[in-house]
Amino acid sequence: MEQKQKSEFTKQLILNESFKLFYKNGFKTTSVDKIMKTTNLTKGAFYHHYKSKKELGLEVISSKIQQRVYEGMITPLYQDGNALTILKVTFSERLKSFSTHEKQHGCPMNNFINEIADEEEAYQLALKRIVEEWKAALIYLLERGKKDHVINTTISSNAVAVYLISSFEGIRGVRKLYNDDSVLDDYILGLSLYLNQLKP
Amino acid sequence: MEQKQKSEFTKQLILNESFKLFYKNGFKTTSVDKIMKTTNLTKGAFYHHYKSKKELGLEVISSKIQQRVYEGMITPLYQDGNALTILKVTFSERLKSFSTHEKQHGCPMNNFINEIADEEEAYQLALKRIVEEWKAALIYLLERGKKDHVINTTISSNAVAVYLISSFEGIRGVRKLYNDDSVLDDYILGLSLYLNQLKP
DNA sequence: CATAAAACATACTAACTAGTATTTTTTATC
DNA sequence: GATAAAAAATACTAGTTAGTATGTTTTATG
Repeated sequence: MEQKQKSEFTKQLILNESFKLFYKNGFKTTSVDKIMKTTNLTKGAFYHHYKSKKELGLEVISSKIQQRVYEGMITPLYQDGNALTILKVTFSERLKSFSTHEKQHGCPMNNFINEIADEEEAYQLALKRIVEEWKAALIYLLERGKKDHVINTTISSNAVAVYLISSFEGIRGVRKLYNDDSVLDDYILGLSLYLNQLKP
Repeated sequence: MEQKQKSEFTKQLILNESFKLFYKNGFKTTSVDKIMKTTNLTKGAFYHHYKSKKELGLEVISSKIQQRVYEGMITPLYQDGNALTILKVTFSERLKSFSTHEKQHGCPMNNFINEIADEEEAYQLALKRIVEEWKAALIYLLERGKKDHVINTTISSNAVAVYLISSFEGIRGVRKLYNDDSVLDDYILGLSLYLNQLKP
């Protein structure tokens, strides 16, 4: 294989496998050895491509995790249509679409936030960047909804955005405690009640 | 000191110090050695009182963490008065009362949930027990509010309880990403908007 | 095809991990 | 004060950790 391609392939391989392991077993308790075992490569390869485990962690956040949140929760907010409907559908459909694995292990971003955001400023900033973009997308949609007269103009888009993000990340954690989806159904009901309040 | 008292004192000392360390640095990355260093005791003492680190973890959850949630979020719900006011005050005052340390490190229960609930069923159950009691208290208060004609009888108490818990646990995580309280103020605004929806 | 550099492998370090086995110290009871 | 039991200390194991130093193999370029 060509050198540049080979290098890129290996970096991506490490990134993908480490994301999976971080998600399943946590960041701090997933060792570089374990990661490299799943890639069928060795430690030498790892430290050739990444200068430290911390650097890998930051790259997992800024690429893999950001991608996930974008695709699942941000991009859908920029589509055309009734703002309120988009909100309802995006949040509830996302929850319903999760696999058993994803229900069991919660939100990768939320896991990172709760495990290491308070340990290193670099992690904090990388994660904050994603949340801020999510928040911005929500505020954009809410403001558009106000212009389109489907959302009450007196409500604070900022406050609603923060509340929506909080509840979504929260339920991903709470779901870990249960072995069935009833708690997700309860959440969706509670959410739709909230969204109805936003009407003019 | 009397033997029984001494034993109890040591157990509590280990419990208290380990709770602090788990809260600050996480469960999995806090070693028994580190805990015993802060107690000025040795490993021999630890394994005399606890059969494993897992047993300690479970006891931290079922005593220290449960206590915290009870005092801060459950007991206040059983007081007399307007149900809606009690909800508003309990949730927002609790958030405002947190120290810098508590804002930085989030909710101890939520940290445990996101770090280890998906690893061992025993942890899952211990944590679920607390959440269920919190949920039950919320449902009790909401139902009382309905009887007192301050809460809309058509809403699902169950759904509202789940949504409130989710958003509260969520914001404790999100706050970790910020270095100021504006995101908490946003949350409180978003929450009050939600609670207003509950009126008849 | 020689040379250099990039990609990866091997072998190591020093510190840390949960847990155990054994001994010493403290307290209770006769 | 002798004896037993509980409380705690000491010393250890076997495994794991992030990271390094130094090799070998693969690819690119003259």
